[in-house]
Amino acid sequence: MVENLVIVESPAKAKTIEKFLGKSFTVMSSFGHIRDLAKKNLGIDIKNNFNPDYVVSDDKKKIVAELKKNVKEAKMVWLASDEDREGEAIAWHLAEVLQLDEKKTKRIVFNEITKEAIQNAIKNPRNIDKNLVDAQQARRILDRLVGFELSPVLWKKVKPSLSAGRVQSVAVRLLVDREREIIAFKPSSSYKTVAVFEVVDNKGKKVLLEAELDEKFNTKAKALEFLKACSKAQFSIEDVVTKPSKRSPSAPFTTSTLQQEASRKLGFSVSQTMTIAQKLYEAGKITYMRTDSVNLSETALKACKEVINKEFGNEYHNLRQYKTKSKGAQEAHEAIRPAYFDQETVQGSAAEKKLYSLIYKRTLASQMSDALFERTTVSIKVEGLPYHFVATGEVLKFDGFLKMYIESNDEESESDNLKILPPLTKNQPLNVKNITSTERFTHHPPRYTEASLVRKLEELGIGRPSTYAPIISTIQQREYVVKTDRDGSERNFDVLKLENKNVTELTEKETFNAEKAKLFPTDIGILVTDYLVDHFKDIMDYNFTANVEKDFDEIAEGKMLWTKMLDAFYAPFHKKVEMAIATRENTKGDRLIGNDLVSGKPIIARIGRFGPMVQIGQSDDEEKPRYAKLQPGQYIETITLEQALNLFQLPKKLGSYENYEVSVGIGRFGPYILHHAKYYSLVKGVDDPYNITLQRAIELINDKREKDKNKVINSFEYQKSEIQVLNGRFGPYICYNKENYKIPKNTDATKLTAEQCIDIIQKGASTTKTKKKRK
DNA sequence: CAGTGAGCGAGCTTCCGCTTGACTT
Repeated sequence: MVENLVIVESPAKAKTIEKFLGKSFTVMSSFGHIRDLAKKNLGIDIKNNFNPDYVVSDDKKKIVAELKKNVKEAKMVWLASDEDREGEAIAWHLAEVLQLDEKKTKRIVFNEITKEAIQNAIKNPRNIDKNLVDAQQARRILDRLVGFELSPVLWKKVKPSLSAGRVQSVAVRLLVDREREIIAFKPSSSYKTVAVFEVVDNKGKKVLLEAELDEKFNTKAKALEFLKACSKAQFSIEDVVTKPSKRSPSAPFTTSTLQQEASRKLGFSVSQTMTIAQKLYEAGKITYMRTDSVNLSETALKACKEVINKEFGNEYHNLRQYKTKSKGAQEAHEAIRPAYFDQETVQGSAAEKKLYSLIYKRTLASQMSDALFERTTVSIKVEGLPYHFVATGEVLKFDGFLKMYIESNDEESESDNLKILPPLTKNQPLNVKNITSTERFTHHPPRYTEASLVRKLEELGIGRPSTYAPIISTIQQREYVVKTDRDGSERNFDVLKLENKNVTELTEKETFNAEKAKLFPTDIGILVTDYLVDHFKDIMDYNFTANVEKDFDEIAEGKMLWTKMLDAFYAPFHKKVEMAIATRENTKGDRLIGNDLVSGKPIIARIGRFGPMVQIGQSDDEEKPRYAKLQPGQYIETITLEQALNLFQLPKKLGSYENYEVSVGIGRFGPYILHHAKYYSLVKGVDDPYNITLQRAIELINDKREKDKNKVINSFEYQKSEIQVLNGRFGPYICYNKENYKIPKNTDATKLTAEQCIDIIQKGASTTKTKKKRK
């Protein structure tokens, strides 16, 4: 017999809460939402006041049945879903589906999982807030309308199976807009000048003092002129200013800040972070990991204080209450923090340990004192010239929270590390050792990483903690975006150096624009974004979500009817959808680049069946058009005539070897040499497919043959075909009729007989087959 | 795996947010 049935969203939460409540309480979990709009035919009756057709999802049928059974027996049902829009809706759906009797149902909320908070909640029940539920319904229905009306437009106009939505389309737009800024960016250079002086410190030892000029010269001539003037100049200290400065700790983690910090400090992807955090949560090590709140419970604040006082002393503790800065935060939970502060480390995988430690340190640091510095700025006069050199040094006076945690930055700072300056006095003359003027280039705005895109989305109030990771993977799955590295290019820069009254000039090399694990929009991503911005400007607006959120808030406050809001949105929106479908236009991104020098035919870049490509001539010409695929890094939008013509140079013949033709081309897996029906990969970063010689190609062929010799362990003839025992990446395997088979463990592959191989082939499932099935 | 890019047409694709497993490799 169940006396009191409490229903929460998460099973891990249910387990914890059950401990806090007496035996008369049974706690179950709904596993999030239990029903959703029907998937067929929109799931909304638009003409009938947007009447939603809700269906219990297949994977929730079992849990709903179990809940029903327990509800029947219970004297009182407590709906304890989260205290936000979605949580309120979950409570309402539960009440509807379980047909709860109003007299036997209470709605309770708590945003921290402590005994006190829960008992308090039980003492203060309320009813379901229907206005808040309506706000959720409006949100849900609007998202369905946008997603299920826009996506089919793309299927018709661009390509099947594409998708669009309030959140994902704007996320892609952020990347596309940034990419355009990068394309338009023209780097400029200026000369940064640094002087090294020799100073005697208080022990009589010679030390070096580095100072930067307060002026950057935009031409080499000006920098040279300055250095020459310096060769005759006197230097002296003009001023020494010492000021105290401080740094404060950051707020405890939310989902988004945890994702950013784990990405920067531990190199985790956004989804990796969430999977690891989920494990820690389920093991009871940390509080809930999908939250937008920076709030810590009273119990947590007290525990932090105790640990800090004990470990470091009172002077290191500083009680801080943080306030959220993000738009649309709903704060149904606490910040992400350790469940117990006496555990500095946890058992588990290396990744779990690292992430836990990050959370532990960040939480404690957030309750610690400011770090105090003394910042000294020294200004150095150049006699007779209107410029100054400036040196800054910092001395740490009190480490405070830095004892625990140092937050990282996206931008690597060049000269921000702590420097201690030697003692210096005003008017003190200085000996210059050397002065260097180095050419520095401006950088394009940075491309987004997964984590920095999440930060931007949060800033715009787009998406929720539970959806950041899925958004990132959706836009990659749809191939609007790829996460990849890119090799930089090389460039020269000038270094001018004055030493011993002599100016020398040097040219040095640097790589620039190299990228690591960055998000790049694809041609499809660019095309779809342009199309949507053209036809659905308001939905693609960065403020669209923020604007509809205002309406949802009004609905939640009972000031607006949800059906009215949807009406006002849908009528003009649907008109645009119909117009978009009705207009005939070119949406394959066709771009005329120029004309072929030989045939005079037009060269067009466009999206083809297999992705972005260029073609010479039209398909209705007498002669078939020639096609070539774009290379990584090339865009329909920016490819030049020269680059396009270059693509048509391949495949080309290099000559012959052993009486067979040798040719070079670029395939799906990069540049290759083709010889006697066999392919040989070019070496990345060494060989250039456009300029490779026959001699080098032959070298590659022979290299590969040498390698392959070691690949074959044994081979047998079987049913007019060959069974091969091969050495692969993951150890030995059997290959027969182009299919691969696993060799059982603890088998010596070199001693396998033909009979044993046949046996394995007949019994064992081919690994190549399963792969194909998955696709 | 190292090519492909025509055209027709049936049947399918798709959203955002709230939760975990149940599946592979």
